[in-house]
Amino acid sequence: MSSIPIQRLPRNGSSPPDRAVETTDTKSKILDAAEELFMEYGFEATSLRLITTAASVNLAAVNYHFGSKEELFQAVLTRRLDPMNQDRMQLLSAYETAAAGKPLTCEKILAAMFIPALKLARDHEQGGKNFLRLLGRAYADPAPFIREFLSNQYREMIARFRAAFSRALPNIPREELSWRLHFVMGALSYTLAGADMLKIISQLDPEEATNDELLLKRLAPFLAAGLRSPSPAADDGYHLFQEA
Amino acid sequence: MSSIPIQRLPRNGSSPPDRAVETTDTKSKILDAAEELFMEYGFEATSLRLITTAASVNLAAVNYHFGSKEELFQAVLTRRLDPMNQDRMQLLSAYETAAAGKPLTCEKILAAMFIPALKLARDHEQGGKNFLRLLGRAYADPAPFIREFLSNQYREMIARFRAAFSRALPNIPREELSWRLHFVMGALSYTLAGADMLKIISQLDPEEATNDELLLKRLAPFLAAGLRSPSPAADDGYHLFQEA
DNA sequence: GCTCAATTCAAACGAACGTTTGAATTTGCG
DNA sequence: CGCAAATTCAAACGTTCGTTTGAATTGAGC
Repeated sequence: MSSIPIQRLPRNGSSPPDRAVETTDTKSKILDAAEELFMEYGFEATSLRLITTAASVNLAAVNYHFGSKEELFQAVLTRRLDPMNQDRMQLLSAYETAAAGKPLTCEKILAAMFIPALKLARDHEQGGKNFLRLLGRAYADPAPFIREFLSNQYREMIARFRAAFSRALPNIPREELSWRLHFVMGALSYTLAGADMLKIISQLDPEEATNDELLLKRLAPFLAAGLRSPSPAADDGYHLFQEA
Repeated sequence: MSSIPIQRLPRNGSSPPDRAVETTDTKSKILDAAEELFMEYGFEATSLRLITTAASVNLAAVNYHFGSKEELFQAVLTRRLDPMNQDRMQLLSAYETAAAGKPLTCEKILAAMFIPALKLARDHEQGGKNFLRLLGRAYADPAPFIREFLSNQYREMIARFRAAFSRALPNIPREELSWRLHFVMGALSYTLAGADMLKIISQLDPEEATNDELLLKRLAPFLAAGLRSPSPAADDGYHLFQEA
């Protein structure tokens, strides 16, 4: 709990590029195993002994390289989330430049959100998909350190996309747009996290249910329609819940 | 782990109606405290000692009355979830009867899903809102016993609502409708669970952010628009992610 | 080939966990 | 009242947890 948990500081910076036969360094082995196990069992239910055994490293290696279990979890998220959100913002900027001042369509903005996620899902053969599920679950995790961490990781990206949606949908009031952006993030994270939950909805091919690409292709138009829908009257005109 | 964890069976059935001064029985005190604490910290991170201390009962009372921590969690969910889903199906039936054979609108079907949730949020002064947040988080919990439990609790209700949506949206293929129903459940549960996460989206009045009623009033038209949107071509005609 | 820092390792630490036990206490009832 | 069942209670059970320790091992630079 004191200032610096690691007395003997490990080699700083990122690990060197893989040299030929090296099976990959301890740090990466831990991150890979932790990513999969955190995804499968959640943060609390995943023990360091389970992780280090799966990674074939010594138990103490986690505290040596990462400091604590919490910091390991943040490292697992940061490794992929940070580049993905950078990609999202760069892609959005590229679209805006190409549009030459004209506002983007909702589909275009959603594409800037989804394409980097899809790239992640495809790149690392299974690590990518594992990570998206882990991320979706982290959104709903009550642990304060997780919520605060994600909040900081997303703040900049959300601000950029809110501005883009605001230009795309000038007739939607700011407050209403904030709600809709929240719904978009919710549907996205839940969809990425809840492959298992599809069994409830059922009637879906389990093969297809884990095909993230097809999944997001279906989600995008659904969300675009919701985003574009006319804003309910600012006053109490909308009375869905009053009628018998 | 063996067949029956309780050797000396407690008085069966529901607790008798509160008698005047009785502070409420042990079982209810445990359920109330567990509901709030599970909501706050999640299943794994909430210890039985925390629950029994908050409920002012003995530690062993949980295992005596409920058998195990897992069974306590299920009891917490069942207590409110079961009546809520019954209400949903009854309300849907009432709407369908009133429509006299004509298909319902999406808004009407969504109202049948949301109104019982709103009633729950209003009824028990804070227990209701706590429960909705707990429920939303349970959706994303990786624990197998939770996922299986929820799957069974929802199976019948989901089937009824799928059929209703199928009549309301005859032009949407079955498979596409399954996806959209999944998105609806995702946005709903995430929205109910993630009051904290609104800080990420920010710019929203924190007072309003925890006003479930207003929240669902905004969510319903958003989802209705998505549900009604034209079904993307069955073939590969939809190419959002191919263009530059 | 020696040195010193970086890393790995086996072992142990204290704390907290869910659960069980058996005796004490309360409650319902003849 | 008196007995038996239901419930409460303090205490302990065995296990697992995250973390720490100090010695052993490795590996690069002089």
